[in-house]
Amino acid sequence: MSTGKRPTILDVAAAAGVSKSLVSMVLRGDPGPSAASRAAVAEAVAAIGYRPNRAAAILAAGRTNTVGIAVDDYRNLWYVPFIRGIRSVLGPLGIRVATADNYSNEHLAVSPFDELMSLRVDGIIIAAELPTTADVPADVPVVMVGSRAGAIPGADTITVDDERGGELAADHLLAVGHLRIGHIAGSDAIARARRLGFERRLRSAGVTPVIAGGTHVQTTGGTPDTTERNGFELSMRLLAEHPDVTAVFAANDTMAMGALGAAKRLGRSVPADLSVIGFDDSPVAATALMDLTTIDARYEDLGRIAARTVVGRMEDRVGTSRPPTVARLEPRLVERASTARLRANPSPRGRTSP
Amino acid sequence: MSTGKRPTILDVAAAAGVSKSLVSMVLRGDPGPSAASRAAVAEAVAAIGYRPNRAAAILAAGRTNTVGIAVDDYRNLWYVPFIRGIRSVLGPLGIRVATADNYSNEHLAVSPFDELMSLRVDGIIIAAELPTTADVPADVPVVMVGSRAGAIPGADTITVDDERGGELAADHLLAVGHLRIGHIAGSDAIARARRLGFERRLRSAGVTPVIAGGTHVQTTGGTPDTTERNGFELSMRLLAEHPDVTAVFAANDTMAMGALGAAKRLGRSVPADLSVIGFDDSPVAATALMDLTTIDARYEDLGRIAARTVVGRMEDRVGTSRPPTVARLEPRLVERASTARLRANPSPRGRTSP
DNA sequence: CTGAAAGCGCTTACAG
DNA sequence: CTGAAAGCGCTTACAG
Repeated sequence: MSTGKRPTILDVAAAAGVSKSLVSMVLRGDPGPSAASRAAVAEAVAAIGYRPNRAAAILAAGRTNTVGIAVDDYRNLWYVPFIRGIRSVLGPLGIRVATADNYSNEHLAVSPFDELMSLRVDGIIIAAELPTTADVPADVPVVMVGSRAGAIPGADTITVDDERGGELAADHLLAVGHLRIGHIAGSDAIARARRLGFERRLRSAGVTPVIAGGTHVQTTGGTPDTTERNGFELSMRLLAEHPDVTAVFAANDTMAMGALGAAKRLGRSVPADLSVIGFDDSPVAATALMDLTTIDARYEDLGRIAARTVVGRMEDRVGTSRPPTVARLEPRLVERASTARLRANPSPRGRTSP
Repeated sequence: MSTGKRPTILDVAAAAGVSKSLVSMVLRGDPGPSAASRAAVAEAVAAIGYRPNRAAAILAAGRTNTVGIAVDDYRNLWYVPFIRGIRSVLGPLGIRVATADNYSNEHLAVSPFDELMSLRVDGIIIAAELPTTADVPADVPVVMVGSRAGAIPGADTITVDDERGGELAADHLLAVGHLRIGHIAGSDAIARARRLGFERRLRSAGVTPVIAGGTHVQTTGGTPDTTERNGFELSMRLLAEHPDVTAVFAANDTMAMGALGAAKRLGRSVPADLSVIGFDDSPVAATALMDLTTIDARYEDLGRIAARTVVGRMEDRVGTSRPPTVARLEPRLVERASTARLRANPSPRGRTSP
């Protein structure tokens, strides 16, 4: 398969009739070389099919021009807008993005940080639950994202106020007249914060919510319980045990999808027989099928700010360490069709059959 | 931020009181070194916080032990089982996976292949529409996945029989009695193959389907039209213009989600007033909310076979080139609740209001 | 197992 | 702009 040796920068230089140094400058986008030189190099690159060897460039330069993102599980839909936000900042700067998740390297028993540090990224954005704060690298700028528990000493933090989001959800359901309210809970730190704000607000309005889930013992690397499947099962149980519940708040949109499935399964139409509110405003929430009222967790903004912050740190000269910054974004209510004003006389068993 | 120089293999050797060569052997998992040596090295690594420099290792070894996957757009849900299949094979072999998509490097104007080749991957699995077959690297084993148009000379190909899948969808709808049938089409090669099999089978049963969509001029890098949004809009139009249609086949599960949303919006309950069948058996299809009858496109198997094939090629000695292999998997019908037997006298306007 | 050595393909000053 | 040179941190034989 291999056709001998691959062309190197030396071959390009020979083909273009210029020096190796010039080729390197042109390839790195250095403003020095003349237009004629650029053209000659570009032509030679195309002619001999040269592809730069990133490994060599990284080794020689001592940096990668790459920001690493440590995520829990790629499949979480909120990573889509989050990473879009990051890229919108890093892209124009010519900085690459490398992601590492817990999931992808299970077999290698390697943490996302080991992975990222072996890649020699120049900065890290952590958007994951930390099993332990111990192995977070100290010799690279680290930005923490999300209302996670353990603050990393010296790290900048960008969070969304998840408790506040829980309050917004409670306020909305109260505002449209609901009094029998359920919550489909999750066990991770974010889900707990959302629940906390939600319960607090309801209680101060004299309403005691019915809670399902969120009782997982929090073990390192444990299976996440904020899934569609779990949202479905918890909702089925909650609605069976408490058929008088008229509104449900799910810890995230994924669980809300499960709640909508449960409503459908039970013949309760949404929002007529049951209001459902989620959290995240993930891409699925806006679909016609879900049309989900939810709390916008500002993921794209979160990504943008995290990227700007980590770039700022990367540009810092060694020694000029500023104190850690903390930013906290306000979540927002996004009203769609899955919540509605409580009807005067609800028919808990739902649909009146023809 | 940086605490001087990072430890290298030399520091590990010094700390462990062994030679640099021994450290390298231990780190690479060479079976040579004694258990005592291994322990000493492991201890030294932990003590000084050593992290291997992948760039240096790659440069020196001349290979990466990595397989690259070129994908269209990460957000396609079928990549989840597909990559899971690939990892199930590559993981135990200690081979890494690197993905590159069209989307992530738009700003750098770099193709997934350039990206992957600059990373010096040892093999490539292509699971994307090819803008052009021209820039596919020739000096690395390439495996094509999916019923894409242009075969790459010399490349192994693993496909799912998409036309056959279209036939299965048609057979199912005919078997449960539908005669007025719509299709929500896409424009890419896969979607066209599915439509082809579907239409052929219906026509040979004397049924002429109503088609919506699939008319995009196929431009390189054009926006994909197999989206939820497009599935919704095409379905709204189709069902408005042809209210007598009782069953709809969507080119994939994502478009089917849009079709389900349209049915909901129009007050047609599924499957009582409208049957919907998708294609892919992506993770969403199994949710209670969608409960979608679909065609299993065997993505996990596809990933497994593609991985085995590319590994086989990577192990080939230069010169012993075997002829290209072609594998074709059979899709399977997965029956869920979104399709049902046509009722004797359907009420096209759906729900009887209370 | 050790130790000395070459080399992977770049980047980075540096003198001209 | 050129050209010669050092060096990034590993891997890979190779003689002992």
